[in-house]
Amino acid sequence: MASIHDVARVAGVSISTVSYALSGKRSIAASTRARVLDAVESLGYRPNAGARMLAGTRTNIFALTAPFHADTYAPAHMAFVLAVAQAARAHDYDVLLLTQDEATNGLRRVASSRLVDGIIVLDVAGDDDRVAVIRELGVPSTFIGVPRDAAGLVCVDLDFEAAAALAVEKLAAAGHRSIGLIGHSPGVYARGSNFPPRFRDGFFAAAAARGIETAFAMPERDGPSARLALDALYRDCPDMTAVVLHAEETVQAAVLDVLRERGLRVPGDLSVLSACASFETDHFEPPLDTIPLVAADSCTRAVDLAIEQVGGPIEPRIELVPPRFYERGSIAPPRTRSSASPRP
Amino acid sequence: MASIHDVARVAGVSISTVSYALSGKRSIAASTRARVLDAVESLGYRPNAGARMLAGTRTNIFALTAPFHADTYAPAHMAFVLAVAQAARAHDYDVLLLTQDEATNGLRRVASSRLVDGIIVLDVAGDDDRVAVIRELGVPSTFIGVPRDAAGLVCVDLDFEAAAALAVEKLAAAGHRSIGLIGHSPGVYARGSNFPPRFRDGFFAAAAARGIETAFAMPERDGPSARLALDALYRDCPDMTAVVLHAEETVQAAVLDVLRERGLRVPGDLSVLSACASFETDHFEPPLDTIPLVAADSCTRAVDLAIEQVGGPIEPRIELVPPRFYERGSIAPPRTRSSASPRP
DNA sequence: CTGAAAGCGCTTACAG
DNA sequence: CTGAAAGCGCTTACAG
Repeated sequence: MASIHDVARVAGVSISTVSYALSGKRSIAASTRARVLDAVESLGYRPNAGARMLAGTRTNIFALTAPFHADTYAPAHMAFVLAVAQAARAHDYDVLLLTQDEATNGLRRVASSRLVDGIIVLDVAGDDDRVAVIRELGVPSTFIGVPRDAAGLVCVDLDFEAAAALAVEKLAAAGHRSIGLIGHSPGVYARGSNFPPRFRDGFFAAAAARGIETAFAMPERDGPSARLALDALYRDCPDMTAVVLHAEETVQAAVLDVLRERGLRVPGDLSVLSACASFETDHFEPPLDTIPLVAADSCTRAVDLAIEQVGGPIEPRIELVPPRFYERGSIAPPRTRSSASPRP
Repeated sequence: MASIHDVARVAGVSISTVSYALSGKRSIAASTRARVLDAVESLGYRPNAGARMLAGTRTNIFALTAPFHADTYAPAHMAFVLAVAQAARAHDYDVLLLTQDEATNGLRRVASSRLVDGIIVLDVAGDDDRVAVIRELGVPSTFIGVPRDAAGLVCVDLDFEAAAALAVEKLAAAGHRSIGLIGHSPGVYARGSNFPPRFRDGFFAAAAARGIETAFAMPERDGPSARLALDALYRDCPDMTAVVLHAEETVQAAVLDVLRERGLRVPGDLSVLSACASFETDHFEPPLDTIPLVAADSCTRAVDLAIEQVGGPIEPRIELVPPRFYERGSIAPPRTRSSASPRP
């Protein structure tokens, strides 16, 4: 394996010139640089990673702590892991994957051995063990999600309150005055991360501000629960003309199945808006208007902030990514009472 | 951050003694070792990763190349990634995650910069770009899955032929003489990896050897296709008394839904065996007997073989992991004709 | 059982 | 614009 000395010899320069020619950290005569690059090319030279880590100030590796729990939704988890890896590569960083077991010890290990320059924290729980460790280590870190106590931390997340408000706004603009919300399972609100309550509260606040009637249900992940949830919404809001789905893919699909079974057309009989989903909603029948949770948005920003921190400390913050709306045709003005088709 | 010199000073020994006390590579007086460990503890010393990589012979990092395609099934993908990470940690190895974009360039980069000691290859396609790169790099690598041309490679995979034979054997032992197979979508057999054909061929061979009648269907991933597939099996095998599900979770669930709708009980009216699933089958209603694809089995062995290769070249091989059978109560003897309930 | 020292392959002040 | 050299923090022969 060729070393920097080999390149220097072939190019007829010193090793410092080779280093600078490759890093661009000082100006090099064009002809010299060309000779160096030729030598690099012909020798197939790649700087040794260990030597760079030791001599330089950074390792160009981020740790990604992505614990996987029993109730982790794999496709969303995957999307975030991939988005982080991709964003990191755009800054010439590699990603070291840390998993469940060893969650906190792994962080200690890779940070204090200086194997990584920083840490990206995924699947942040309200009360997360990793918060204390990261505070203690004082290593550049970005949380994707917001722990209960975020003092001193750098966090990035979708603005769930704004997403909920946007959902209400879009439906209100179409004329809806009575909107149901199908959320996650009760367990998710009890423990879990804090985004489901943030969305729920944002929804109620935005609806209240417009004098819109609301109902709320928290089905489990199975089809029968989705069916019951819809019944509960219609019971609480007999005039409901729109529903917001802030739930997992299986539940969203199940709700559409139930509507189809009952002969309720979307958006003719009911407008439906999917909110904060990290999956595509245009495979549904019908495709759903959506305010998605875009993994790439949060992850790109999180990596940017980690890179900034590698350069030096930055102000702690909670940075909220603004939501976006995509129209797919599942929202229409509500039927007037007279023309409404009877509900089963 | 404490260095090995600090530890040596505090313990009153030389740095080589510290190094050997920690690595155990030469014998150290018990009292000396104790002083060293005390110093390490009190200073919170962790060897610098870059320095170890540069001075030592290995980096203790494996690259994990896990491309994610449009039709990747996230839960299975996730299970394999986690199983590799866990197996690696058991050998004190970390995992560097390489994703889709940059699949082959990433391998070149991390291998020739000596950032990793070896490569674990996931989601192996029949005709996989990474094969040529890895041959060229000559770096310790294990494939989880078997490419078409595996010459010179170390591969680990479930023994799909044996799994299919075991499925037939279990059903034959219960008295079944006519068995349907619901496989993956036609596209998967056309391109994709080679395990679906391996399972299919193993199934036909085992059935033929026992004079068992067979039928085969390849539904797409949606519910309606699953329904049609079942119809096709009954059309081809009117006396079918058992079905093997070698398909994704959604399809397996859909088949059970269809059976329930039609009033066909499992295993009373039809025995069902799930084969090579990387998800739990005991959440199904009813829970299914299963010959699972256990990610940990293949991944543990794959990592073991990678570790071996770091020590020096080993014989190329395709190592097939034997299947296991778990009973959940979804197989029973077939109804005799007279007592059979009529099919809808 | 232990130590002094070379060397891994870079980066980056220091010097000109 | 370029070079000679120190130094990053380890591991591991070499020596005793």
